[in-house]
Amino acid sequence: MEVPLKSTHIPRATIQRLAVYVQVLETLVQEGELVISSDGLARACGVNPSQIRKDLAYFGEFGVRGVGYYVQDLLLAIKQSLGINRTWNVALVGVGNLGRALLRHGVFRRRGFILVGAFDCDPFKIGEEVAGLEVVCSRRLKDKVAELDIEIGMITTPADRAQRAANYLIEAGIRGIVNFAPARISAPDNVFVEYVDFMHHIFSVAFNISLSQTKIPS
Amino acid sequence: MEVPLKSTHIPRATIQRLAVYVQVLETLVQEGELVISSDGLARACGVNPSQIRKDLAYFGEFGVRGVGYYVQDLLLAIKQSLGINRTWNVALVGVGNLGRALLRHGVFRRRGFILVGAFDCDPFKIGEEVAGLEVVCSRRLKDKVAELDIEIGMITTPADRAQRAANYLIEAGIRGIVNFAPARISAPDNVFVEYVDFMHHIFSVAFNISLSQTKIPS
DNA sequence: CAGTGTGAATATCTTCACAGCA
DNA sequence: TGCTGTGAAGATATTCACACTG
Repeated sequence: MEVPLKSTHIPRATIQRLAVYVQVLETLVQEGELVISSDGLARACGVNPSQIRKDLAYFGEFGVRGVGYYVQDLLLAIKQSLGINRTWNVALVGVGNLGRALLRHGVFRRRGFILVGAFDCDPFKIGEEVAGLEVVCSRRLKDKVAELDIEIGMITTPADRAQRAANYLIEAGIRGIVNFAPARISAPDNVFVEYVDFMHHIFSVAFNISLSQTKIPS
Repeated sequence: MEVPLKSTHIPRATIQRLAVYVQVLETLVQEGELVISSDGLARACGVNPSQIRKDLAYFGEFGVRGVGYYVQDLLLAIKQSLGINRTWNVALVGVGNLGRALLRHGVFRRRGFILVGAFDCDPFKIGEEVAGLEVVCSRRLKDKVAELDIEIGMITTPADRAQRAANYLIEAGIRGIVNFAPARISAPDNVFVEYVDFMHHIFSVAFNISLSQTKIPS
C-alpha cells in the first residue's frame, strides 16, 4: 500500500483536462482577459469548477483567494507542470495523406513540438520535400534521431506497418510515441505510447445517436 | 437483429475500449483466427481480462464458457451494440490540410462512415474537387444535409472558425459532431460532440517523459 | 476443466461543503 | 465578501474470485 506522492501519480484524466485548460486559456490570453475564476474556466471547458481546482492542486497553488487565477500565470504554470514550457523535437514516420497533413499543420510547432524529421520506407517518397523537410528512409531513423536530438515519434503509417515503424523508433532510442495508425503496438515500459484514434470518437457519436433514437421519448 | 441493452448507462470508457476491441478483432479476422479468449483479447488490447467480460456484459452474453468468443460473431455483436453495423453519411467542414487528408483517408469509409459532403467558406476552395467530392459553400449545408441524408459532421477548420462551422451543422439538423479543431464548441444537448485533440496525446507523452526524467530512481 | 458471467471488494475519480485567506 | 484549496462523502470504474456451464 504505497501512498502515491501528490506529485507522482496524476490521474490520466487530469492530464487530458489540463490540455483543455491550456487550449481555453490561450484563447483567453488572445482575448485580453487578465483574470478568470475556476467557475468561469469551468464553464468554458465544460467541467465542474472543483474539478479544476483539484486538478491544479496536484501541481501547486496557482490562484488568489477571493480573486481567481491570473490567466497568463496560470497558463505558464500548467505548461511548466506538463513539461511543455520548452520545445520537443519530433519525428514523423509514414508520409501518406495524414502524415503530410500533420507535417503542414501549424498546431504542433505553435505548441512547441517541432517536426524535424519525416521518414518513410517507400523509395518513391524518399527524397521528396514536404513542408520544408526531406523525406528520409525509415532505416536511417537511428542516425537521424541522434543527430537531430529527437525524443518523440509520431506514427502515421497504414495499420499493418505501425509495429515496424514503432520498432525503428524504439531502436533509435525514442522516449515516447503518438500512434495515429489504427493498430495497437507493443513497446517496452520505458517508452510511452499514446493512441490517437479517430474511430473511437466517431463510434461514440454514432452510438449516442443510435441510443437516443432507440430510447422512447417520454 | 436489434441487440437490446442490458443496462441503461454504459460508461464512456467502455465505448472507447469497444472501439479498440473492434480494431483488434478485425485484424484477428484477417489473420484467420476463429476463437479468442478474454485473456487473449485482453493481452492484445492491453487491458484486464475481466474488464473485457464486464464491458461485453453491458450488451449481452456473447461468449461460450470453456471456449471463449467466436471472433466473427463477437465482432458483429459489438458492431451491432455500437450501432455501426450500418453506414452513416458524414459532412466535413473545413477543407484545409487536415480536411483533405481525412477526405482521402480510407479508414472512415472502411468502417462505414461515408464522407458525402465537403464544405468550406473560402471562395477559392469552393468548386474544387477533393477525393471525388466538390467543395461546397458552408452556407449551403442545410440544403445538402437534407439532400444527402447526413447525420454526422466533422469540423476541420481553424480554431477560430470552429464554432461557426458547428452552428451551420447544428442549424442543418445534424445529430453529432466530431471536432478536430483545437477549440471547444457549444452545442445543444441533443447534438453529441466529440473532440479529437492531438495535443492532449502529445502533451501526455511529453509529461510522462519529463516525469520519468525528474523522478529519482530508487 | 477451461473460460465465461457476475456479485462483491477494491481502487479511482468526481463532487460537495466549508475552512481560510486575500 | 468572494473565491481558492482541500478533506470528507459520494459516485464510478476496475479488479478479484468463484459459481456455473459447454
